Amino acid sequence: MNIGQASAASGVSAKMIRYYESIALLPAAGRRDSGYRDYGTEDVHRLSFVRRARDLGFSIPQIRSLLALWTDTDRSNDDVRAIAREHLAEMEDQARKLQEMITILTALVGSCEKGRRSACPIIEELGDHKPAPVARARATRRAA
Amino acid sequence: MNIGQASAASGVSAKMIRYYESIALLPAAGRRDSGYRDYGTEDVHRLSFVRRARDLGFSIPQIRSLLALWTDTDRSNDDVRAIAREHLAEMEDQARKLQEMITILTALVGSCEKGRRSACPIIEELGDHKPAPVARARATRRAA
DNA sequence: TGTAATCCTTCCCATCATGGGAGGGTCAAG
DNA sequence: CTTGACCCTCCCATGATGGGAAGGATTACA
Repeated sequence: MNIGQASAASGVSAKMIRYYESIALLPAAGRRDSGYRDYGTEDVHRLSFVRRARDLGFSIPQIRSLLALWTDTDRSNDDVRAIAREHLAEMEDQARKLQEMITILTALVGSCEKGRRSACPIIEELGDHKPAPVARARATRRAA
Repeated sequence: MNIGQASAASGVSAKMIRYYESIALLPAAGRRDSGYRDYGTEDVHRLSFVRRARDLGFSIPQIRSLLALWTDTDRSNDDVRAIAREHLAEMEDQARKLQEMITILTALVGSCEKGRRSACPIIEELGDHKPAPVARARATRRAA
């Protein structure tokens, strides 16, 4: 089938299919005499695999590993689990950071007085801190 | 002070300071005769503001709004709260999605048999689904 | 069969925030 | 005055994705 059909069948855009091929995430597709790429059910299978892995947030390098394990019939489940767990750890870390930011911002929003144009910690907090001890000596400036 | 000192004082890299200037997130810095950019404490203040906002995950457009509100003495706290809440909603949405993926992946890892090279749902799941109802009719292919 | 519509190809450009580096000018300390 | 650190402007790269142009292939329909 054509790249467009493979795209529809797998849910991966034609652009991305070509891109994945270009970075060797996927094997170069066969070509017809016309130069058109030609895909079979096996290819669609692989494409779907990639799409689902991306949906789960796996990075391209991780998907590369997963694909190798998938293709390799001698793969060990442990290897697969290891990659998945690695990704899981990353995601959990990301979730922790995100939650932290949510907590801070929620507190800021909560303590920013409604209506009145006065002390809003969102603004104060952002502006008033001096994060790094400045090493400024000669402020020989003429324009501000 | 020089861009390097402003960078050290604010925690924003010199590269980023120039970039922020180029996209007009920051006003163009004054120049000395040499062509060097020149910064004062006010500028460092603004830079720190930007950095902290970035640390909290605000996007550049959002920071642009916050900066305008910060600069504008007639700003209403409500405006600031609105932007913060908008960002908060985005972050919460992101956290939800992330948590969902974590749940799925955790389940998959849990049910992938240890050691034995057999049915590992991480692999099976990824490979066996047909996500999009294929619309292939005329598969006039010659090569598979 | 002719023609138009659709599809495919490659190549270039853009995104967003950030960094790296080259080539060349400036400044401060020795 | 030399030297090393700093700054300047450009250009390139990232990662994953999309847009679009120019041109060839295929298909659909009259």
